Amino acid sequence: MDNLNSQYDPKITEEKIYAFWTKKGFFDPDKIKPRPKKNFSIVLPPPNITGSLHMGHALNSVIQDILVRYYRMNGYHTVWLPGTDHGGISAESVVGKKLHKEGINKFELGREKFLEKVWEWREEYGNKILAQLKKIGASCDWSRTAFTMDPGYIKAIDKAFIHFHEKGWVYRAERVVNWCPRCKTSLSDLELEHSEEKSSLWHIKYPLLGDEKKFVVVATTRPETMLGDSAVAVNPKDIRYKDLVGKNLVLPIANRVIPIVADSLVDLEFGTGAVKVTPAHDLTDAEIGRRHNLPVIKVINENARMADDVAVAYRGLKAAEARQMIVEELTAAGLIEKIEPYVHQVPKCYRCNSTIELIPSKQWFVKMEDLSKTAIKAVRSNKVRFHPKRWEKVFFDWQRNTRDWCVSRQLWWGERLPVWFCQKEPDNYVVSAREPKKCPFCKKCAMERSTDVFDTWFSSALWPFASFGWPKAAKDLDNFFPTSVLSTARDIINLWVARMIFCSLELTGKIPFSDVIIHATVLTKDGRRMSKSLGTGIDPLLLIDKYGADGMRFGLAWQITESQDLHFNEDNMLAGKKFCNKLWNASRFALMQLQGAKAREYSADTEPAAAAKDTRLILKKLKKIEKSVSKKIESYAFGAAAKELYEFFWHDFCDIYIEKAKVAIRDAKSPKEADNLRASLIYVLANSLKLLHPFIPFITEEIYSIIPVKNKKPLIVENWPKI
RNA sequence: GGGCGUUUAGCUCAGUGGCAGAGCGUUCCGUUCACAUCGGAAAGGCCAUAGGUUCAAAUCCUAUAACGCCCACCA
Repeated sequence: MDNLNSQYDPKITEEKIYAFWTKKGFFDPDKIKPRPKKNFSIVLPPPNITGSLHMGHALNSVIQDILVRYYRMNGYHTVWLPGTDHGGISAESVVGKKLHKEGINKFELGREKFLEKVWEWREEYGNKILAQLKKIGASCDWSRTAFTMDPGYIKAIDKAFIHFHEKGWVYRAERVVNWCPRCKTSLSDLELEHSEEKSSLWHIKYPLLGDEKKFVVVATTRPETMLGDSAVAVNPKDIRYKDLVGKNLVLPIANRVIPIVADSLVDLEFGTGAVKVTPAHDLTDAEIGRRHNLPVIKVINENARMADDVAVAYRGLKAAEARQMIVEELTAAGLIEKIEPYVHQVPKCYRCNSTIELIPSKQWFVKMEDLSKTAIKAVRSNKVRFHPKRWEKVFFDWQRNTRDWCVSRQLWWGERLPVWFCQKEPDNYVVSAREPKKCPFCKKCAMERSTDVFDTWFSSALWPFASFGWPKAAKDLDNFFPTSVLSTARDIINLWVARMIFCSLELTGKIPFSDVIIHATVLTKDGRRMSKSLGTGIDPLLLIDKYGADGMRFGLAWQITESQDLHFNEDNMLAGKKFCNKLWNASRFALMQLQGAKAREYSADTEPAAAAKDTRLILKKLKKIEKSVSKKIESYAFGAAAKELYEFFWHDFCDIYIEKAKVAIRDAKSPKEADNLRASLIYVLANSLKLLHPFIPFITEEIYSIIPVKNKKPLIVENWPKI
């Protein structure tokens, strides 16, 4: 009789079922006949090739898979496109470190050879996360897997840049940028992390020119940058300094004469109200410098050491060393008024954690004014909706006063800017996807392509359409773009989501997706961020090993709420596993009730004509949750949907109905009555399996394949209950 | 400095105007059985604090506190 073993083994079943789905091609919408009319598409936020799976990915994959399976069962032409990101700076840094361990220096190796090594890395580890996602049960269409350095994709990158250039939004300028002295590249503001550091606030006396017994005292956290000061600024409203504005000071040590200027950017309350202006190494100072036409004196170089422009004694010193010498020298000269302890936020590179230097550097920028407006408009008009809605605010706040986007990086790994320089007159350039045949400037030289590459986020900003083939006209683009939903983490709302919105609108004229789900961050039980480097990370594969993919999925799914954080607790996975066990055994029981009856198939589409009160009740409840689970999935309330299903199946169905049916079948007065009860059991079970499938796809598929249901298809492509 | 979030049972969390809930843990009872990964029962909560609105507040409003996160050109 018993077609189901008394023990369910997720390891064996999950592997078998995933292979079955793959072999049948159910993930590929083109293989599903007849072709459904409505489309539903999701692009997987492409993990970068140095990453490996963590609980955040697991959570996000579960969310996306629930949606994709739900819409697939609802008859949508459904695709979930997977892929990876080349991960510019992080890949370069990881491969660099690996080579370093092998005793190979990246710069000695040279660009070409280094890139070969990165490609090797990608071959070996680049699809690691994608392979891991299969274990979770992600129903991605692997035949459409994309990569942000695919030959077609890089055409999209060039095309986008050229488009922005033609719009007049691209410019090249020497600006103060965030510079990582270890990665040797510029970084955008969004690529910084801040950490609090204890430091000092040095109050330094700058003598007044002509009357050197008088001083203006400035407060600074970085005395070494005084070598690059080109003014002292005060607030125009500050009566303390009213008479001094326009007069000059003698900059100690450097012995230069610098003016006192008035600028409203200066805060009256902070320090002494007088600020040293170093246009080369501070953004506010750069702004003040522009307004007052002050010279930019670069005193710190790309290696975070003192530059060649400073006095010989300091040249080549680390900033900290120079600071110490300068403070000593000032102290000896009696020019330090006081030193206060001070705590401030120091910017760090988000990849290598080095302290960022602000230095002037020639970079490429995209003007953000119009693009930001476009993005804001799309969200304000509800064409793009955030879930939960409060994340709109994070988006708006940034977009309202964003600075121009520095898109160039001094890395090797990535698409090089489609910019060609004249070798004779290196300030002249042409923007073109192809190498110009003839230099339009000197008419002679072979033009040289820029050695800068694009910011990784410039390429990932094109993901929802470039992954479907843009800029080429492609069938997939027509079918699946704009996509339906994007599910991602909150920390990349501006880094990534916003940029996809404006790039998409500008380049394709369409929104990239209509709904953005910002999911919770997975924290440890005691509220720390899960991270491998902190040793707080938990590998989802370990949990799959313990609880099965279904158990882990259910455990995650029913914790999904709109609240901000998700304190990870393994008990939930245990609950998930137990639920699967319950499902398994209830199904075994249902099959046992068919014993002794004539073998036949039962309908999962038509409600049995129910006489008994208990049956009517369970059917009514089933109808109710079919509606509410659908509604909850469509509104992304996955946790509530999972809980409702749990409650229904375990309590209404198992604890109550099954117990009553057990007796009723045994005591049935006629074969017809018994058959009706059996039909009801199978009907409720089959429809429960459908409702549960998006959450726990493996075990539901396995059970569904065994129970005697009329006209059934594999559950993954079965029809969702009609509501 | 600005913003956001959280605060409910021992633990992890649901619950947005109508008798305080779940999972795990704890205690007691139960293995003539679908499932001990189970069933039945029980204990356990001034819903952070203080005011307010309301017939009625965990839920709405105001303030406060603790914790967490994000943003920021106070050098």
